[in-house]
Amino acid sequence: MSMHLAKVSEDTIFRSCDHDYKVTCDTCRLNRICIPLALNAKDLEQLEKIVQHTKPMQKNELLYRENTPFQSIYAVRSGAIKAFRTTNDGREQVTGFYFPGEILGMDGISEDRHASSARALETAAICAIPFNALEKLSSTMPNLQRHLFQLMSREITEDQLLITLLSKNSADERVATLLLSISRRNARRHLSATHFRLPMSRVDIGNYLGLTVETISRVFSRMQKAGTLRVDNKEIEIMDYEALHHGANLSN
Amino acid sequence: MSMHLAKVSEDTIFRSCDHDYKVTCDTCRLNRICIPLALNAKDLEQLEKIVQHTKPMQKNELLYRENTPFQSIYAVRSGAIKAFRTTNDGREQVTGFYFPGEILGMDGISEDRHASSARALETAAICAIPFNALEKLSSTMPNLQRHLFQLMSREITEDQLLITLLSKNSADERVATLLLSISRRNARRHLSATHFRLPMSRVDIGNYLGLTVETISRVFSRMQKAGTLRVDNKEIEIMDYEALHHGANLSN
DNA sequence: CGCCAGTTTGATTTGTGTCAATAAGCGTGG
DNA sequence: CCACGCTTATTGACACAAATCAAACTGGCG
Repeated sequence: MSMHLAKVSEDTIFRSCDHDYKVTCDTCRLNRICIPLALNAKDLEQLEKIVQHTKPMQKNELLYRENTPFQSIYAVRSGAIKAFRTTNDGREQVTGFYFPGEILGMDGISEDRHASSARALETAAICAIPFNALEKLSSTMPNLQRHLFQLMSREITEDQLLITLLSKNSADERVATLLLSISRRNARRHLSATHFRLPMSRVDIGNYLGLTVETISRVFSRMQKAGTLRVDNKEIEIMDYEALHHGANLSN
Repeated sequence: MSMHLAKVSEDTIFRSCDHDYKVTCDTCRLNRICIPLALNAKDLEQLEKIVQHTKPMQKNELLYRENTPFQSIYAVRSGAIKAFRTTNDGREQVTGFYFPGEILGMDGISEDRHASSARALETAAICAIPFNALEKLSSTMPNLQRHLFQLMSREITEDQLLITLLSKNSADERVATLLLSISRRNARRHLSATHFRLPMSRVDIGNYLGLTVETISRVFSRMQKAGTLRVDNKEIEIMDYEALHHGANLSN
């Protein structure tokens, strides 16, 4: 397990273990980066009434499937999820990776059925939040409503970043950008920004970045030779953060 | 002007001229594909109170600029708009084209400043909808709230389609897909699905599709030679819809 | 221990980019 | 209305990054 904590923030207390599904939003160690961050204690109580803590998912298990009825959005509590859609010729397009504290499934709202599928990349604990109930709740909680709009808006801007990445950047730049993104998201959860384990395969990385497995592998090798990374299968150590950042060639 | 109407739907009456900015949502000929579609007469009155009908935009005029404070989302009433973000090395990434009845600017919600810029591709009439007011309104109108969530969700799924297109499809497939998209959106507005004028330049098309101008030009030439299209500068006639659809190689 | 999926590395091909030159539109002003 | 100049579009020749094809290696799991 690669969940060694790098730094413990002064105002965050880690109370619950990763896959415990009896945890409440109130006590969840992610409540400062997940939906609860927008709510006061009273509202949080209301939210907790509708959030469902399902049992842990096994690796490769499907959370939801494209074109099935949309009921809930999902918050990752532990583990990692990949979202993907299937093209008409049967290939898969990975549209995103989701880590603890992040929300997925919002693409299902517009047509009332999921526009993508989601699969656990490793053992994972997930909170399901029934959308109808959430919607009703948000009518009475301006903060929650605003937060939901913001979450969806953020999903849009992140998709736009990926579009730009796919459209304008070289293989090396794309890989560097993904690694930086994972590094940042780890840091936000007080995990190491420089040493982590990739939960996804090379195939998934390539698929996400619009590249082949072979190219991903070669980029990793090149970066290792250049001294930017140390790569040991899925274990990544960023040796030269500056170089990686420069190699990403991206604002933000 | 290329706004010849192909077919007039039985339940849609075209009351107002394109660039008239005194039109109300109530009488706007787009009210069946824009925000009003979700509202009853009473709610519509409320909406109209907050919608601002600004004066027509000239070609190349900016509607909003990246990183400026976010105030409103915008509905296109006539003309066409391109949205784009600027990469850190100064290049432009076109993230979308917006036609009458379509909403843009929702990427600004998450950070309270615009994540992209928007520029008129031709003379255009725009409605500005102040977001704070819209938000407040939507707390009291479940239909409106739902509709806004759906609009944002649709933006997400459309970005995912573009991601897939950029990641998996050839130059020919990308161009075919864009033409089909424009064709469908024209049809929705009761304009010709087979004969239309592209409001954007080849540069913009290439930029949007992650290709160079030269490639766009070559693809058009190829498709013309194959008898799929007739291309006369920005004027496009789809001669073989089946072939184009097949060439797009995309579900949906 | 042995198998199979995942990963790495090498040789070759190919689609699209780049560079360059010409042609066609389009707005401006005489 | 035409002439001019500038922007946009087309077409060709060549270069190159990443895909493809192929083969060997690794590691995790039954």
